[in-house]
Amino acid sequence: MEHTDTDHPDTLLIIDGHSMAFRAFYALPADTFTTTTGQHTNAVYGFVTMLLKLLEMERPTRVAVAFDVSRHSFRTEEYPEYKGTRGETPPEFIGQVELIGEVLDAMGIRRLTRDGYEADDILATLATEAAARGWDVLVASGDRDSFQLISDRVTVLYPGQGPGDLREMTPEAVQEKYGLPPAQYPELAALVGETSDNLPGVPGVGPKTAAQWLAKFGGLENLLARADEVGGKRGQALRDNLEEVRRNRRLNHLLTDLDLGVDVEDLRRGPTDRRAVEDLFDVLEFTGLRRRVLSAADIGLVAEEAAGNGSSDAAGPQEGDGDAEAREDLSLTVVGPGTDVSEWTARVVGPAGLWIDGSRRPGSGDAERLALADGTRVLVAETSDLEPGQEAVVGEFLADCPGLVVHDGKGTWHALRGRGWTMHAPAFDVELAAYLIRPEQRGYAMETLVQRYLGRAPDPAAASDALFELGGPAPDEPEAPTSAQTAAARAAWACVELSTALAALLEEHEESHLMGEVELPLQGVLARMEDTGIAMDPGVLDTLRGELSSGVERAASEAYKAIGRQVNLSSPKQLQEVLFDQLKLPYTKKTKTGYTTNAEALQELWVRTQEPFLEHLLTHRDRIKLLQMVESLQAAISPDGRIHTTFSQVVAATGRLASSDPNLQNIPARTADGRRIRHAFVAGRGFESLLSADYSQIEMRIMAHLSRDAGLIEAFNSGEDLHRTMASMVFGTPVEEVSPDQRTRIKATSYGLAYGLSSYGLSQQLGIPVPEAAELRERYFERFGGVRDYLAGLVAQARRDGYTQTMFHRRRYLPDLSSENRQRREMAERAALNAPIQGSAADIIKIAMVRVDAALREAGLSSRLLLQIHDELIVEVAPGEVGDVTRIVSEGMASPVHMDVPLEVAIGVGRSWMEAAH
DNA sequence: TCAAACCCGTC
DNA sequence: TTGACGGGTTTGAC
Repeated sequence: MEHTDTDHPDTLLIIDGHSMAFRAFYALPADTFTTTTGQHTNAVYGFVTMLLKLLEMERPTRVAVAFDVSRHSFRTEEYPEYKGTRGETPPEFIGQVELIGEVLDAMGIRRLTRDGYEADDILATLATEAAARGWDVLVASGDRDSFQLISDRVTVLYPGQGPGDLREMTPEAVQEKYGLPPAQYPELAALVGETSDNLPGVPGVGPKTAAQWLAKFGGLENLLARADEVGGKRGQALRDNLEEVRRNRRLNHLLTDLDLGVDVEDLRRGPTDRRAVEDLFDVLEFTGLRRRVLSAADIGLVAEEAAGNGSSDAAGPQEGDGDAEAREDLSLTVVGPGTDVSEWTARVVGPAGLWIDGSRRPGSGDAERLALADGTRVLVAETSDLEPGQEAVVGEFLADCPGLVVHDGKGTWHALRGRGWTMHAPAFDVELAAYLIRPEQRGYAMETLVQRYLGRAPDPAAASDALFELGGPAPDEPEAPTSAQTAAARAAWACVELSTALAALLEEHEESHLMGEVELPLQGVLARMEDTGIAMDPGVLDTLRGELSSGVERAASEAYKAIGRQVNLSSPKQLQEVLFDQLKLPYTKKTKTGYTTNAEALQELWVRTQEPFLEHLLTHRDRIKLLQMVESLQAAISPDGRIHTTFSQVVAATGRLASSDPNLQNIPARTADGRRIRHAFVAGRGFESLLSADYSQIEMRIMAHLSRDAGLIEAFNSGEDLHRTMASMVFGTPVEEVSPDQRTRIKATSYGLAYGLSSYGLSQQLGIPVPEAAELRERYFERFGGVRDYLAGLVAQARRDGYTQTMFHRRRYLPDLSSENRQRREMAERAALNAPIQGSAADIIKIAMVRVDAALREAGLSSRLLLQIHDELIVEVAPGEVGDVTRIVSEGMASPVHMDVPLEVAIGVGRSWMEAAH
């Protein structure tokens, strides 16, 4: 009965057990995965989740997991230091590999080991054998040595950043990433070295150089033979390390001919021992996984046992589970002339994925192509081809559908708005969800999310994508979809699939509230803020530009006169020549490429030397920076006379917003000259004034509340100037006798603390010797011990959990807390201090924005939110509404939860932002 | 053309 | 050797 179907070749899944378990261990916090008996289970959980995902997605016909027997192998025989840098096994990891073994046994999955060899060699042997039979092979391994196995038949699944994130390494992927074919990867690795295996490479040679050499000389052998032809420092380094490179190459070669005493044919899964699974998962205290393990019991089983009857050898995706049946119903409709769109929309039940192609810019969006997907069907339309009736139906659907699932809902909103459509508030946004789950990640492009959370390759040719089961348009459709239409359809479809996966993760993280009550509602608020924009007074900008540009010219010519030649004053490199070679000024602090020419250093140099050039240079810097800003603001004014910035809701790891194109969150405020730019931001036509409302010392208030430090709380509640009061408490002088200098020191210490400032940093900041700064810190902590304990606790907790949390459960993962690299580790520690404080402030003002926006609209006012600058809101006030707006803003910005220190909001009103500020 | 380095504006 | 951003210019490699 059992044979290989030519359309669905056998697939072998082989997993490097130890390395994948170890990856899972570091990807998930050990502390949240602990049984009542104290056994840690994070590696088991991560491993089993990954295994299930692979079984469900790939449906392999053969499965095996290979384990190392011990640290000793033929490689340590040759080179005792091999993998010698690996430290002691973390105590939390102990016992978890055994547990994984038991799970595998219960699931009927073969475990393989071979004394004297590594799991990698077992993988290599099996992969080679299976590929020779024409099977597809998936190798899950966290060891890059496995890349040498990659071929058209063999794909390596290599762990990426997050838990459960596996990257499909194909020959193309290796070529793209390293610039050479997989078979040559070990040659590159031999040159570069592998820290985790304790195999040093050639110093100064990274992947780029290595790939270049290999391409130039045609492989490692030739390179080593002709090493004397390689010039430069790196050439010498290569010649000095020829033996090491040869040794690396010997050690990273995987054996493909081990005698494992088992045939790949025999790697069918055995039956799942349900009883054993139940017992084991009781011990592990896993609940959700149990069901998935049991329902995956038939994947990869011997055909005869699979469905309880003998007729299933045509197997493959059609095999009788719910998913496959649903897929047969899938349909793709490309809207053409006369297509009855309402027939399609009327049948939508449940969530509807929505994807738009076209510009997503505020104020100039355009939805060129639109795709809608429900659980079983996808509809695609070129919007410019829609007939009026069709357009009306789509518009009505978008405006009324309560179950929209989107990616970047704000951009989608702008795109639809460009065509005059309105969009119902989305029920879910997969980009926002992915951000909340891992806010420190870089990008959340659709393809990235599909790969990360659905485990599918972004490549349209990937056969595992359900959409390709669609097989094109339904028979009665005249047009086949274009590739752009297919891509849009896939994206809309993926929105729905992703929303289920991500909603579960949010729930697990206790971030569902943040999503549903904060980020999603805020998205709509931000869309309207961007769409509205802020009015500019072009006259003010013109005047400023004139003044500034003559200021720039004057400063430049004075500067040139002082040194007798013209240089590019914006070039740090040329400035260094002038300062240190020509003028022979004392050196400033070192940078990577020389000596710094930043304003602080120049200022200090000027005080010491009175060199006139420095003064002109500083003036020039200052003027040109402002000029630049004025010009970029002028260029950003839309035809409506307003600037429409973009607020990004998914870039800042702490939860803050970011503003760009142009950035309106860094308009000068500190110097009088710079502040003049704020005169140009005004109330627009039909409005009376701008209102600015900002939180006073919100971060210190959060610190007081969270640390429960009695002294700090008392300082706040005294109602006096905070820093003065704190200074009097630290220095033991009456409040009225606190000197300005004492106040400055305490203020700097306070704010420095939330950033992880060292004594050195504090000394620099205040211009005092380090011991004095250290003493200041000491005295501060003596008086505010609760703050010290709280901050220390933050880092300890972050190290334990792997992440920090804000007052509203916003997480930030900090993998670098366990970095071997001191600099990285210390940076992560400082971030751990800062994230809960900065992030809680971000939570609070986001909630305030949602409340203020809702209250303004409910009150039927025309006044509207325009900008957010981290702790400040700008509202455009309609005539006669100042009183109401002031009240609404004050109430909306009041703390959403009780705090031991109340939040204080300062409000100002004026014709321009400058006048509204206080 | 692109990335890295430097510099600097905000909170 | 203080957190979080966006963005300008120069420079050098490609």
